Amino acid sequence: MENFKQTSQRLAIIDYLKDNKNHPTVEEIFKSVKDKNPHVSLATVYNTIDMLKKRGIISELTINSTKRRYDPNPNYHHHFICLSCKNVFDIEEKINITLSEELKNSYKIHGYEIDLYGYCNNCKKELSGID
Amino acid sequence: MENFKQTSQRLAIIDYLKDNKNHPTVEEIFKSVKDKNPHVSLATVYNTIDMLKKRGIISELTINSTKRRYDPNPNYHHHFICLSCKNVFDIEEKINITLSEELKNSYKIHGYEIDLYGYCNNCKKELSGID
DNA sequence: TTATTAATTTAGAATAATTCTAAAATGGAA
DNA sequence: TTCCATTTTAGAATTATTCTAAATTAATAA
Repeated sequence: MENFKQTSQRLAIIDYLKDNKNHPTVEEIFKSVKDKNPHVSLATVYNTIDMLKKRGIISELTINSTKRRYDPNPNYHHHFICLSCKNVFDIEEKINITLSEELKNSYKIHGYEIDLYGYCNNCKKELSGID
Repeated sequence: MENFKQTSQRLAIIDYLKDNKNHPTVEEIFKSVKDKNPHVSLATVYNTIDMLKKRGIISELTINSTKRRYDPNPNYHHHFICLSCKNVFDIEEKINITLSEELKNSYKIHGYEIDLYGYCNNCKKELSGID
């Protein structure tokens, strides 16, 4: 894939995403970028996200089903989702899985992604009130 | 939670979902159910899905980001997603994971869900043409 | 069986996220 | 600088989902 034009809009979006651990939605990206550069349109945010996704610079999370969230963390990683506060945390540690021979024969497995569910440290203490 | 009224619409939807391994979308459910019972509305499909979800009878997949897919498989299981045909297969086998002490200390982990990615048996042979 | 009623269904409107469109603007090569 | 392919833009279009309020109906009790 060729190089891309360095427009101020794209640089602002990339800057916002850099090292961002919040798995922002498109709306969040748009809002934040617009604050600094009011001349940015929502369509451009969508376009840029698309471009970054195609280049593998960010990836789309499949955790929330109503809004897409994006993850600029380039390291292979998993996620922990807190059942209480719904926050999503990156898990960069390698997690080994044990696959049976049968499974390995049935599918050509290239990779895996693990979503851990539970309660984060912040929410642990409030555990009693959870329904 | 109380019992629910057994309406013909609900029974048709439940019947369609029973043993369904296709992880259907709302649209697919609606279409199929409408064929047999033209007096069913989309809103009812949404309502019923919601009810079944709340009761834990079906679960919502977080694999596709544009349409929600539903899974009536009551057994705890993982998924295999074929990168070529995009089909989603249920993996009922238990997959063990190894979590570090540090991770176990940072989070109270209740469960996990694994998405395996790769190529299914059908698509394996066509592997060369994949981009 | 019949009457009652709370729950459910319905069509269509409303909302929300995303994609499309076509005209205007612009980065970067020549 | 000029040029032009790429990008941006505002707003319209599309799509999935939720809401609304009136009509229907399953299940209960008389």
